Amino acid sequence: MVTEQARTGDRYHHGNLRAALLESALEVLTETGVAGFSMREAARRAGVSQSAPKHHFGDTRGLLGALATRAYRQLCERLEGVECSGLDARERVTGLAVEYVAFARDNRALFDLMWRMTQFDYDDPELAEQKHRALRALDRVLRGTDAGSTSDEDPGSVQSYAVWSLVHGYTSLALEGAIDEQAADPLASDLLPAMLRLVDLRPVDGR
Amino acid sequence: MVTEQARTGDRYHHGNLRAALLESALEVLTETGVAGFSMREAARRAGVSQSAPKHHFGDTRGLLGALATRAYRQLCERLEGVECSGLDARERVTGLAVEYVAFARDNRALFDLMWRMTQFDYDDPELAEQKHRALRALDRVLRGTDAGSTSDEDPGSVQSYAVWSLVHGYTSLALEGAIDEQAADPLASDLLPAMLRLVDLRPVDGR
DNA sequence: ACGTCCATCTTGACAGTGAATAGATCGGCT
DNA sequence: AGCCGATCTATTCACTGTCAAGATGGACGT
Repeated sequence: MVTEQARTGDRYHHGNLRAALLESALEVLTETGVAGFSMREAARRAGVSQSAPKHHFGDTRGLLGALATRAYRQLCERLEGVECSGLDARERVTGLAVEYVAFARDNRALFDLMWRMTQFDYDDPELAEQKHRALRALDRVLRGTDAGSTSDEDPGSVQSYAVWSLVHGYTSLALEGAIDEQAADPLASDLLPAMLRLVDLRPVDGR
Repeated sequence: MVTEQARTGDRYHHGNLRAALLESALEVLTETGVAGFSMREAARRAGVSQSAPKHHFGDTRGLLGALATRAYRQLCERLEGVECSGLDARERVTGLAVEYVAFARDNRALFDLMWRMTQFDYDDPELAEQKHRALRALDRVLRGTDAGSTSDEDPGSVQSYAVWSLVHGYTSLALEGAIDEQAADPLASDLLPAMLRLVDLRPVDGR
């Protein structure tokens, strides 16, 4: 019954430091962005010493990597929750795109971090697995299969990669201010659905 | 005739420090990536003191911003040099995509930096202008106009944004290792042309 | 020719960071 | 009861970005 006092008492052993650090680190990341992130600040907010994170995450890369991995999981869950029944392919893909963009806007710093882990020489197999999972979710929406069944057959069609690239590229460009600078919130415009209308979604011969 | 001795003599006044710093900074950036960049190291390699860059670039953001702006210019020049005469729209766009991807692969650290300047709160008008210039180059290739004439009429059609998003997204995903991990060099595969074949390039009514 | 001005560069200092080492604390297990 | 190992702290080091103050020397007017 040690796990009971998970509230941040001032005991020597925190009891739930790993989770608390992930929480405070996310807070710091959100406020300062990836560039200004500080592990010491995260530890400070969690109420522990500067080197406490070492035992749980190794170094800064480990801490950020854990945050990124969790973010991938959240994104995948949202993508897997996209409604498919009774919708045609274009509606399904548009729904997926909306979800993708919403995640990026609501978790901007996290979204930035997610696509920058290789730059930190962070290649966790768990993280790679989540990337695969995202691709499978995309495949499912394209095929229109109901949620749950994610058959691994032929993961990554040309259509999947095309849709992913288009949506991801648009999101990145919009967040970087390269698109439609007169619009207040490019992520909320109807440009993305219009672009998706240009893509041939039928499962063609190409692979 | 002061500008003559641009070689790195050990004079007090370097004579060409700005250019030399850009050079050494690019070197450091290429070796260590954005995360490990150090302005002191750049100054060290240029053979000047740690605070010499201050007068020319202000702070680190200024130095990186100057590098990013120069990179945008280089990318734009390559995009503007894409051959158009005697090719159909799909061939033209494929040529542009190849150029885009080649630039990203040959200047990986710079490419990373380019899309991370807003995160540094760096919003230089010159940089914004170069983004516009890239979009105009894209428009030109889509319309098939010969190089040189970049009429500003209707900049940024849905097709332009779609192609840009697709190519940029694919490049980013590939560099991050999210695509086709069994291929040695995803950027050299024929997946990108296959994806572009799915996009309707005809100037439609949509806007 | 000469003195002054000012852009340019150096020196020195300060606060903050990531990381490593050694040691303190304490829960759980035999 | 007592030890062991997981967990956390204290201290230190090298490094970074940034600032203030001063040194240097080329340019330019007189």
